[in-house]
Amino acid sequence: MVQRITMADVAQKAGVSLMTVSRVVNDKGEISPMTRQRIQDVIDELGYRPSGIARSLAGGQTYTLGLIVPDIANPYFSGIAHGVASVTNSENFSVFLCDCEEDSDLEIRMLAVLDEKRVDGVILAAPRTAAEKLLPAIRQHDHVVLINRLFDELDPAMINSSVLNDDKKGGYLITQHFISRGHTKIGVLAGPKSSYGSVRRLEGYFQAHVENDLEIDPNRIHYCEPTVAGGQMAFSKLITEYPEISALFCFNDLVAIGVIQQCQQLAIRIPEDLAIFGYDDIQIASWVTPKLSTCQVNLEQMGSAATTLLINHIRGCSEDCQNSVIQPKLIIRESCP
Amino acid sequence: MVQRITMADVAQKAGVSLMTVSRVVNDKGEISPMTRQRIQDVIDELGYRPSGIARSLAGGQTYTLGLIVPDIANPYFSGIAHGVASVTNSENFSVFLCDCEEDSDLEIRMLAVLDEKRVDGVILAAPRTAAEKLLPAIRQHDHVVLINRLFDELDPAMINSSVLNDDKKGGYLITQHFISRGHTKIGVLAGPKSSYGSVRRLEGYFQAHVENDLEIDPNRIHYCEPTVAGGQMAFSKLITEYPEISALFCFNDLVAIGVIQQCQQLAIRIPEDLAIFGYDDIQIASWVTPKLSTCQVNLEQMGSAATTLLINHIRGCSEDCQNSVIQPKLIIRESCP
DNA sequence: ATATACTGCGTTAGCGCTAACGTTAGCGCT
DNA sequence: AGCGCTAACGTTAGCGCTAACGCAGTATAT
Repeated sequence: MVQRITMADVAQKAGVSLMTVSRVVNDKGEISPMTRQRIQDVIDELGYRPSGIARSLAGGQTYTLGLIVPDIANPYFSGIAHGVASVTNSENFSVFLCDCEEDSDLEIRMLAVLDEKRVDGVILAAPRTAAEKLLPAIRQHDHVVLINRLFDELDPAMINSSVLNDDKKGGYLITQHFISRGHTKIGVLAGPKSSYGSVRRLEGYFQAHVENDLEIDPNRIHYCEPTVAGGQMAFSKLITEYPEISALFCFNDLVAIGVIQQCQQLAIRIPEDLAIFGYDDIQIASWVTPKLSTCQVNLEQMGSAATTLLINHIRGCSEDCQNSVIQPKLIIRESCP
Repeated sequence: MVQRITMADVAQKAGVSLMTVSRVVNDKGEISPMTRQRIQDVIDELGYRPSGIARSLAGGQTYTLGLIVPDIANPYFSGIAHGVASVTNSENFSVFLCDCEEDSDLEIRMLAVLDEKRVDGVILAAPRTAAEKLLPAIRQHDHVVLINRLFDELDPAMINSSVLNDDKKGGYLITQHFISRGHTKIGVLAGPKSSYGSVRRLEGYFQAHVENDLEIDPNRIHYCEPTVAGGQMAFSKLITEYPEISALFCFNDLVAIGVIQQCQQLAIRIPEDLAIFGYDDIQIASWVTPKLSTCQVNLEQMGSAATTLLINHIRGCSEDCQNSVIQPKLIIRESCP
C-alpha cells in the first residue's frame, strides 16, 4: 500500500463522524439509507478496507482460531484441516496453521504464540505432549477443543470439549473381525506410545481377546512411528521375532502401507499369509494394492465438528458444547476380506 | 483469561514506566541489568504475555503471512504447506491458512480477508483464477509470492516473485522418455485448462514431438479435474475414443492413480498395454501398484523457497528476490520403466 | 400542551502497545 | 564552576478502531 486509507479519511470525505462510518462498515445501529449510501460510495471510491488489527484491539475479538497439528503433510491432519476450513470459511473465521513438525516442545510454544496473537480459540489435534506439560499451556486459552485426546478424567473442571473417534470400539471391531475369520495370533503395530488413540485402540484389542477367551501376548505388540517408514521398520522386527502371527492390526493406514511394502519384499502374501488392518481410511487406503481394510474415521467430519464446537464455545452456547464422539466403521477391502 | 495482565500492570508492580517494560520485552534500548532482572521477575510472576494485536497496531507489522491454497487435503498443497511451516517456524512468523475449496471466487475473497488481517505478505499457491480478476486483488498486497504461476509477462512492473517448477522441461523430459521407449501415440490427461502448469507441460510435450518429427493429434489431449476421480472419468472417455494410445502423460499423480484404478477394472496391463507417467512425485506415488513413474517436484522445497523469498521481500532484501525455478527430475518406476 | 419514545447521528474515552523525543543524574574535562 | 556527553530511564502522542453514552429533532401517546 502506498498509504492506507483509514476510517477517518472516509468520514472526512463523506462529511460525517467516525462512528457513522463504523456503523456502515459493521451494519450495526441506525443510519438513514441516504447517509449509508453516501458513505458506502466513498468507501468504494477510496477502496477503504477496515483494519482487522485495530478492530480486534478495540473490540477484544479476533475472529481467528489456531489449529495445531503434528504435521500438516500427514494426510490425516490435512484432512482434518480441510474440515476445519469448511466451517471457518462459512463462519468468517480465519485460521492460524501451526505445524509442529512432530516436535512436542513446539506444541507448547505454539500455544504461547497463539495466546500472543489473541486467538479466540484453539483446535489441538492429537497432541503428543504429556498431560502435565500440556495442561498448563492449554489453560492460557479460553476455548480449546481437542481432537483425539481427552482430558476430562484429569481435570473435570475444564470447559474444553473434545472430538474423538471411538478408538476403543474401533480396536474392538477390528480385533473381532480378525477373530471371526479364525485368527488367534494377532500382532499389533501400535503407533507412538504417547498417543491417546493408541492406548484406546489397544483397550478394544484387549477387550475382544478377553471376550473370546484368547490369550494376550504383550510381545506381539510393538510401538512405532505413525509413518510408512515407521511401519516398515517395526514390521521387520516384529515378523522376525514372532513369525507365527497371521493377522496384523496397524495403528494407522500409513503404518499398514509400510507393512504392505515390506511384505512385497519378503514375499509375504496378503491376506493369505498375513491379514492386515489399517486405521483412519485415508484416501490412499483404497489406492494401494491390495486395497486396505481399515477403520473409517471421517477426518473432515472431525475437523468440522471440532470447529463448530469451538465456535459455539466462543459464542457462549454452552449447550452445544458436549464432547463429540464419532463412531468408527469397518471398511472391508482386500487386505482382510 | 480471567483478566489480562497488561504492560501497565507489570510497569506499576515493578515501579517503572511502561517503556522500560517494553524495552525488556523487546530487548531493545539501554536498560541496567538490575532493572531488567526486576522487571523480568515481575513478568514471570504475573505470567504477562504481550499482546501481538496491540503490538501490530502500534508497530505496523504483524509477523504473519497468508497461505492460499486450492485444497489443503490435496497432498500437493499440504506438502507445500509443510515446507512453508518449516521456514515460518524458525523465522517466528505465523501463517493464516486459506483453503479455497477449489473455488476461484474464494481466492479473491481470501486475498481481501488477508488484507484486512494486515498480513505482511501472501503466498499464493497455484491460483485457479483468471489473471484479469486475480491481478487487482494481488495488488492490494505489498508482498506476494506465487507458486506455479507467473505474471511477469502480464505485468513486468510487478515486484512479486514466483517459485516455479520448470513444467515445460518436465513435460519435455517425460515425452522424450516415452519416445525413447518407442511410443509414438502418447495421450495426455492435461488437468484443468486454467492451470498454468498444464499449459507449460503441454509446451514441453509439443516440443518433444516437434524435435522428433512426430505428428501431434490434439484429440489425444483431454482436460480433467486434478483428482483421482477426474483421472478415472477422463481416462474412460479417452481410451474409448482413442484406444490406440500406448502411453499416457497424466497432469499429476492423483490423475495417474485414477487411471491405474480404471486400468485394473478394464484389465489393461501397465506398462505392457499402457505406459503411464504421473507428475509431482507425491508420497503415494511409490506406494501404489504398479509404482508410479513420475516427475519429481520437491513440494517442501517449493514451500520453503517461496517463504524464504517472501520474508526477504518483507525485510526489503531485494537482491534475493528473484524468481526461483526448481528443476524437475524424472523418477522412473514400474508404470513406465 | 407536555411527557415519552424513538431515530439518527456525534463525542469521548479507551483497547495495549511503540516511536520519538525529553529528562535526569553522573561522569570527565577544561 | 561550567560545559558537554552518555546511560538510563520517563513522557507524550499516537496506531485505527469500537463501546458507551449523549443529544438534538421528529413522531407518538396522554
